[in-house]
Amino acid sequence: MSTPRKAPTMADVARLAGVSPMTVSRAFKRDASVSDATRSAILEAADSLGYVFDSTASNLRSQRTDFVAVTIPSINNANFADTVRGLSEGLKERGLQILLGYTDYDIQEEERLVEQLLRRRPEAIVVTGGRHTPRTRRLLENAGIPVIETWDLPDNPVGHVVGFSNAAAVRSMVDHFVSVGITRIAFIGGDADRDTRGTDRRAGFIAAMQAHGLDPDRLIAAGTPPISMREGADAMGRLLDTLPDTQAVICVSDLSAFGALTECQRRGVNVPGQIAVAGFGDYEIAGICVPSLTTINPLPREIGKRAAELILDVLDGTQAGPATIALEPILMRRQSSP
Amino acid sequence: MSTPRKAPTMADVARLAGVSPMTVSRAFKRDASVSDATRSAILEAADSLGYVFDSTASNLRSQRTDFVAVTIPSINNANFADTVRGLSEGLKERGLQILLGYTDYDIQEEERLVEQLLRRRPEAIVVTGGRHTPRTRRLLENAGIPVIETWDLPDNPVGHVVGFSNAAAVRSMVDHFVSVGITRIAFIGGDADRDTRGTDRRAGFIAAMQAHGLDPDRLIAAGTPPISMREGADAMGRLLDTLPDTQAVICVSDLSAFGALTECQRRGVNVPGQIAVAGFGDYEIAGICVPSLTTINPLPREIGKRAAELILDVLDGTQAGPATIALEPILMRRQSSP
DNA sequence: TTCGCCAGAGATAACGATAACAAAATGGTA
DNA sequence: TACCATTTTGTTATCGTTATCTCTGGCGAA
Repeated sequence: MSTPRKAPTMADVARLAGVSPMTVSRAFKRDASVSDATRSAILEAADSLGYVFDSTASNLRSQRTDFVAVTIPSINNANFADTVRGLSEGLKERGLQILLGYTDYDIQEEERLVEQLLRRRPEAIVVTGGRHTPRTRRLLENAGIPVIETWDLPDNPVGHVVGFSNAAAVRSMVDHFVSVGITRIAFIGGDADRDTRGTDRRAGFIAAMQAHGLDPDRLIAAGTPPISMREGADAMGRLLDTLPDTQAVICVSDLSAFGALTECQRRGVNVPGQIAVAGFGDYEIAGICVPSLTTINPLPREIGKRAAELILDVLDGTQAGPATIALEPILMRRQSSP
Repeated sequence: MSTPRKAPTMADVARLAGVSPMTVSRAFKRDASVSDATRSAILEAADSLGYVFDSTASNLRSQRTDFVAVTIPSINNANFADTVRGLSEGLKERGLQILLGYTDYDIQEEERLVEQLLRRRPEAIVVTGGRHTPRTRRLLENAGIPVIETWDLPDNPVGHVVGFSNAAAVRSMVDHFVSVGITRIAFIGGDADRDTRGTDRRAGFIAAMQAHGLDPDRLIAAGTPPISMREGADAMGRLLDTLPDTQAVICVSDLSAFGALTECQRRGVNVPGQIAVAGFGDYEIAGICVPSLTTINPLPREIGKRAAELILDVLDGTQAGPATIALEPILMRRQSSP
């Protein structure tokens, strides 16, 4: 309703409470030494004026922003959301907030985003993936704050790492299929250059097939990330049309795997009787759809949790050199495969 | 690798480039009048020093932050993500960024979040929903910036509104079922006090049933938001156990509707033959699962787009008084219902 | 009584950019 | 060539908070 000409400042609050601005500042801090009587008088004065603390000034003067920058590929992805949640919970106790940005699976966009985020002077930065533009890399290296790459195990990390090997995770799935006698295995997705984790998974598939002396050429493209359920269904249609003797298919994500599954249902193809289907990510849908989906759980929440711990250790000086924390994804055997 | 003792400032860049700090400042703006030669010399100097613009100082001095605060209930929800995307795209052209926070469907958490966000002095704030704590409301009213409530049509809005009537949307679904001769209709979800939109939908269901002279008591609770697929499945199990003559069920969201659908599949209950299932949200899964889900599309992207336009108009002064933009959700008839 | 200690409060200056105003350089024209 | 309009650059002061140092008064120990 009433828009005051000018927002009140600490000086206004100080005047009303009859103290100095410095004391007002102290009253808004947790541990500062202000008597209880003074503090409550100040808070009351602040409230009556509708005073709202100005972080922009505080950040500048104290040279601290109390937030951690985080980049994820997509705002709408349960796996990355879990990582953010793990981070958020781990950082909350220290009063650190998260400033989130998403890259749309594009390392050019990541470059713009990282620069934007660094301008706001975060205390640390967490990025998804280990592949960046040269400029992004330079920005991160020179930022003078802890840098954590996640969801990957880069060969040449910028700083700290909390991730897993996408290739190894897919290899474990191939190994599983081979161990139950399945040899004609296809892979859906991971063709797009943008999707670095997708291409890693695809490369892991090819390497694993070759290691078993099997044909690694049953590769079905599935659009650019984020690969939708619809694209998974379309890809499955093409697979069934062109390579009908395929015994199992590994999809780059649970979402495309579910789409693939529905295509089988529409065509009356029995899963896993005629073809086995596996996904990646262990999204909720994998556990509840019929048949439930065999998949890989990459421990997304744990990634966030460990990254948060790492950040706190580095900021405390407890953690000296760059750390690499490698997690072991878990194969979830379910109904969509033997 | 090398952590410089102190980050370079504009003064350092100015010295190296042989100009005044003010000129450096201009060189970093888009439209500022700086000769091309000077600008490129400055940018080169900045680059060689590894200078990164400091927004905290800029924000304080210019009293502009160039970002819009947005609160959504959950980071991992395709509908809200679409709204954010619509907002983001609409604001990008004006150089406005989004500062995102999530409330976990909790108006207490919303209060904390709104205060945190306002401290950072956004140019406008967009909140999801029209129900807030008294303190949140006061904060928003006194913020002195445009406030937009979305995903709802509050009786007594704080400022601007871009939303739709959740109750009316569900009524249209009830009307549809009644028009095809279905009368024993149940509702899953919306019992939790936290989920304001869920309870609105449930209330809309009850009112619509009463308006048709039908029994509105087939209500199945389904946990606290965000209601999972699993909870939808559990609720459907209870519905089938306790009210086996139910002809149709409307679920509070597509995710719970899909869970309900899978429960029918597990039990060998034919959908829509024995029971029709409807959802809410028109998530991707609704269009692709088998059978596909009848649902309501609340135009989430459009909400974001219109909110962005509104913000720009208000900041330009084009929009005078508080605006209320009411959208009409679209009923999507699919295979899970007649 | 005297001294030292410490919690509580104030005074001053500064964080790094830029708004506002001022001056200098540039270019076109009579 | 002289002059005015425009563009480019510089100077000064300041945004709102807080780091840092200083000061005061109360209290206990010697």
